[in-house]
Amino acid sequence: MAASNAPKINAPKGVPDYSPPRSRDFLAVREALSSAGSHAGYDYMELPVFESTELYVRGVGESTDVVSKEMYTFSDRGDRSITLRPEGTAGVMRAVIENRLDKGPLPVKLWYAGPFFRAERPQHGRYRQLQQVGVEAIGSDDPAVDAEVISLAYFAFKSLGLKNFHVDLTSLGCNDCRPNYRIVLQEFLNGLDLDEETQERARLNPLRVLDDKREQVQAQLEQAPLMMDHLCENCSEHYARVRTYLEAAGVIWRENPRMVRGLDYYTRTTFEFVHHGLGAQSGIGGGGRYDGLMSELGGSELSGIGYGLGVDRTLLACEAEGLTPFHDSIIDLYIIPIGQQAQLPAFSLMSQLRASGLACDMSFDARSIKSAMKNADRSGAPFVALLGDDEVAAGLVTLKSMSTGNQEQIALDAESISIKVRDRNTDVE
RNA sequence: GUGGGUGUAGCUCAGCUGGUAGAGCGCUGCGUUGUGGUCGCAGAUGCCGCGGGUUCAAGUCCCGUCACUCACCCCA
Repeated sequence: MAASNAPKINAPKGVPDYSPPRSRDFLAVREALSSAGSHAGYDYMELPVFESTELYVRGVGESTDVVSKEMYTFSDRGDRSITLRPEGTAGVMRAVIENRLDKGPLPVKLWYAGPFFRAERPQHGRYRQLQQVGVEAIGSDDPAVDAEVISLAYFAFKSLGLKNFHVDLTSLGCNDCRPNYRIVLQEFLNGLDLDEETQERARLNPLRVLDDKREQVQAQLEQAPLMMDHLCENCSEHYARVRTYLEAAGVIWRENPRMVRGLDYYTRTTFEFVHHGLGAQSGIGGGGRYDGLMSELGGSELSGIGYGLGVDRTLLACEAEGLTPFHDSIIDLYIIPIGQQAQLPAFSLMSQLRASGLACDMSFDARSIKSAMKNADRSGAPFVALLGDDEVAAGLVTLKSMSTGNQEQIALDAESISIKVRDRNTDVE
């Protein structure tokens, strides 16, 4: 395996490749997460991966870290400022407004999936291109919708077999009660001994100081006022009903009044799914209500709630719990031609079988039967079809079960092979 | 952006106080003249991340650099 002397090109910093066989697990995880929404009346939304920079500045908030220092922003040929999407909700809102979905039946329930981009320093579970699956339910204040969204994510994770995670839940209040609380909190924070950077954060987004992981900071926050205790009556009532519905759905959550989300648009119900086996980047999904976002972006005065689930991190979580691999073989039948005469009939058989919907592969390069069998074994195919000159002459194939080792000769006919192979439980004799 | 760690075969790694490279797994082939998984045998593959310095001699020491990685920040 002599390497050429041409210089190698590496992937840009912080972008993951998923190569086989792990790529199969990635696919399985993404499928499990997306089916949550698609099986619950959420319709698919296909969205661009880049948008006007303005969308995120206005929608997500200029003071957020995501917008202020983590966006991939560039000018296109027409000198427009374009940004690779760092999150999904703002883009969905833009599309809903642009496609007038907000004028149709409510709530609008959508799901989406794909890559997102943040120019952060990479580490375990934190990538510059990350894959996310999300849902958004727009145009309803019903606390049952909050509970629906949370339980969709909850049971999607459960469906993968995940156990070592929990749901943090809180309410961030609304435009009526949060401003007051914010002032109370800022007054409290001003009295603390904080470094300059943290003081700045206290000024811009005081809620986020509550989430500081450093001990010298946390120690000072024990007596900090909490949003929970300052919710207005509407928010308090709403939050109580969300919890009642969650209980009805069988979701187990943990109240975390200090939980904070990094995006400015969140109001009222917010939640985060935290896995315990991932190290520092432990959030595998999160979301919440965003009651002012739509109008902020020039649309109707509609409230909404949604989540984003991290496919990359969920895969890591599954691996941490020893749940992978999820996949079976990607093929049902492996065909081995023996000798020159059999090459063409084998290829022809494979083409017919594929056309009939059977997943199959064959041995190429006229390998020895021994090495072809080895490859067949590694492919994981439950059956192997051996096609030698004798068989071709007699119009037969030898069909072998790889699990039992038994084999029999059957007619060299796509239909009968297909029937035999599709029922993986039948053995050959 | 700030700190720590690591860079030796495809992968995981060993190489002590400096003397021009090793293991396991994997891979290829053979043991079967038409048959895999087990077992046995044989074999291939390394600019020891890159550049410079010290030295008779550097994978091993020093400096720089790049990459990866973990953590802070932030978040999926």
